Amino acid sequence: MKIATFNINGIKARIGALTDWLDEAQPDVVLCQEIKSVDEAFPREPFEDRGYNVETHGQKGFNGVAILSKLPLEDVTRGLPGDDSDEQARWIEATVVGDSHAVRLCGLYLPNGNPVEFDAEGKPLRDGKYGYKLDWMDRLEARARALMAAEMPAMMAGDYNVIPQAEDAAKPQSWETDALYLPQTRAAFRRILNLGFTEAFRARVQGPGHYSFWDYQAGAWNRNNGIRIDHLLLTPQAADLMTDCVIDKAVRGREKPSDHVPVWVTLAA
DNA sequence: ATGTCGCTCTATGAGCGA
Repeated sequence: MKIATFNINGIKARIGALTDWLDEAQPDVVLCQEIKSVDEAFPREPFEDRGYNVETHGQKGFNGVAILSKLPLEDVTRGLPGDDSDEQARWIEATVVGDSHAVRLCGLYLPNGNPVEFDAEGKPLRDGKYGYKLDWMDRLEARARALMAAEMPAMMAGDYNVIPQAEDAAKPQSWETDALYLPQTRAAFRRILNLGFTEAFRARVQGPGHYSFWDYQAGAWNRNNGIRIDHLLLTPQAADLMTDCVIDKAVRGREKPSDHVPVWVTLAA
């Protein structure tokens, strides 16, 4: 079973690039972020024509997540638990059943968190957009604990907006005061990993120079000034099934690309 | 040093978010 995460940065602008990639890579499931569309306006036909079931959790203009799946999507839920007042569409879950295992899939678009406000001592304030990011990560940790307690194959995959380590950025020093790389951000990410999740890519590939996002600005792609912020976190029961994990870097060099590329795993499920 | 893109609004570009 081939499962991908892909921040597509606007579904209407990415239909061609996304269908081209689907036809070539043939994933069974794609967890999409930043669809930037309400559910009613999501263009389902190009994907249904290719045999994908489509479940969306959208909002107008910003954010929004979706799941495309050649397997039936069961028990679909929308929204990250823990704050009924949160109106941002950043979380969707569903279960797929393979030949040998059922897998719970969580697609997420973690808040960016910039700009960060700092106090007089240079400490980031748990306020504004950065506060929302850290609060959201606390809720993510709670959901992660519940998934771990279920002792089932499950994954939480998406655009985490977290650079885990210096080796995950071409120029780590330029991110030192950024919400994607602040110590508090990385610590919150580690707290989740330390519950027992396997970060799929790092279980397969070590060392620097592996990125999943290159900014549209300042020639970031041509200079390979990238960061690795799209991650797949697997429960032990899912990690036991993993046979591969790849960043589809070449997608960034094509016509009308997203600023992110797909990252996928294969599971013997 | 700077460099972009996608979206909404009611527009013919500005503002926002990333």
